[in-house]
Amino acid sequence: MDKTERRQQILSHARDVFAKRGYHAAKIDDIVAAAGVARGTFYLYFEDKRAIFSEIVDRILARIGMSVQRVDPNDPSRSVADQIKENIERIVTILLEDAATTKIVLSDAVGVDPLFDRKLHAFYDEGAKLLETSLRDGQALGIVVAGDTRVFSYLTLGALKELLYQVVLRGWDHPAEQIVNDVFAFLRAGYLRV
Amino acid sequence: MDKTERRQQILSHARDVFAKRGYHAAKIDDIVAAAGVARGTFYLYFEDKRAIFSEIVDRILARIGMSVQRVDPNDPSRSVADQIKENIERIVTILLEDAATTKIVLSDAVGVDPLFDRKLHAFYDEGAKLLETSLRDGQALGIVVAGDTRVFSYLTLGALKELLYQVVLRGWDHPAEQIVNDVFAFLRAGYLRV
DNA sequence: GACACGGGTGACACGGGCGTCAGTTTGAAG
DNA sequence: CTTCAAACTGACGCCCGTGTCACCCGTGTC
Repeated sequence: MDKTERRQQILSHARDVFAKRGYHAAKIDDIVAAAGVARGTFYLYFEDKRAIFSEIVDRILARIGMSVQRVDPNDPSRSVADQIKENIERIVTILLEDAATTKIVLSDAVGVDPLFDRKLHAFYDEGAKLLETSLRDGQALGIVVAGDTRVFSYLTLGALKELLYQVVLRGWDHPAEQIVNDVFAFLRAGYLRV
Repeated sequence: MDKTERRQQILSHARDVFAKRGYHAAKIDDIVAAAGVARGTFYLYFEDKRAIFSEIVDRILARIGMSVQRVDPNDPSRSVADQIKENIERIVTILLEDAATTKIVLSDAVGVDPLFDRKLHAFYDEGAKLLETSLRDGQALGIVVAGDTRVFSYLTLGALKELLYQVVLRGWDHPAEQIVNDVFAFLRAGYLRV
């Protein structure tokens, strides 16, 4: 087995252990046992527990970051609505296809330590900012109602996160396509008619 | 200082320490130092770290649980809209008036240990179920659009949680009243007009 | 002044998890 | 078959935080 392979093997078992036990309860011994290597081998490939955890989180954040496309209102081939839907869809797809990592990001990664929190917040803020800008563009075009775009952005991300949390961590059986449609419909019109 | 007072004193300093450092990074030594008592004294009042943490969380969950009122569509004095708004308002008020505890519930309490997670989830589910039932009643009355009430319920709670998270943990300066209005407006009509 | 007792103290022993490193295995090259 | 480096191993020592317990102190009682 070459170095890259071994590294990957440890990484993926570590991901499973973190997902199962949570960051703090996951011991190095659990990870090496799962991966079927000795304690010392782990330290040949990773600095420490934090480092491997960080790598797992960084990877998925990078994938998500890559996948989000800026909405272009002048694109003749795809409507704004479709572009928004596609963005939601891409995020949902990535997260649902690797449930273990999603569980880690959505629940274990928060509160691990202050430095880590800042990293997560920075990523989150980046996403929120991007969404916010899109929303402001949308307001100029009259497809987003007047109001605080920052609030809109948080409301959207919060709602989406919650659905994903329920699906991935609570075992709620709700298909990806449905999630996308539900969120989109909610953004369009809410549900209250009072 | 009598026993109740001392207990309360340790409790409130513990709350501050947990809020500042997070559950795992908070050491008993930090708590007793903050409270100005000796290590042994702590154990005269609390079983262990888990117990005091649990008490802090239980208290605020109980307060929130008490504050939520079932929506009565036949109440002549208050409209359904007002009743919903009042519920959101009560929750927001409780959480914002004790920011330290809110931070604990919103970020530290998850992933402490499996038993604790189950407790939090149970509370959350209770709230979600209550909201869901109200929404179904609302559908019968024609004030909630047709659709999956469970989804509506999660979307709502997720959106609300996210705003509170931003205010309490990220220091976002957004008044309570504004939060209530924003969430309510969102539930009513979303923001997208595509 | 002696005694009792409830509350408070903090040094200490213990355990659990981490990271290391001296030693072993593997397999490629000569 | 021998040699050597790279990969791997796991027992060990160390540290840190926990919970305990033998002791102390202040107050009320006789």
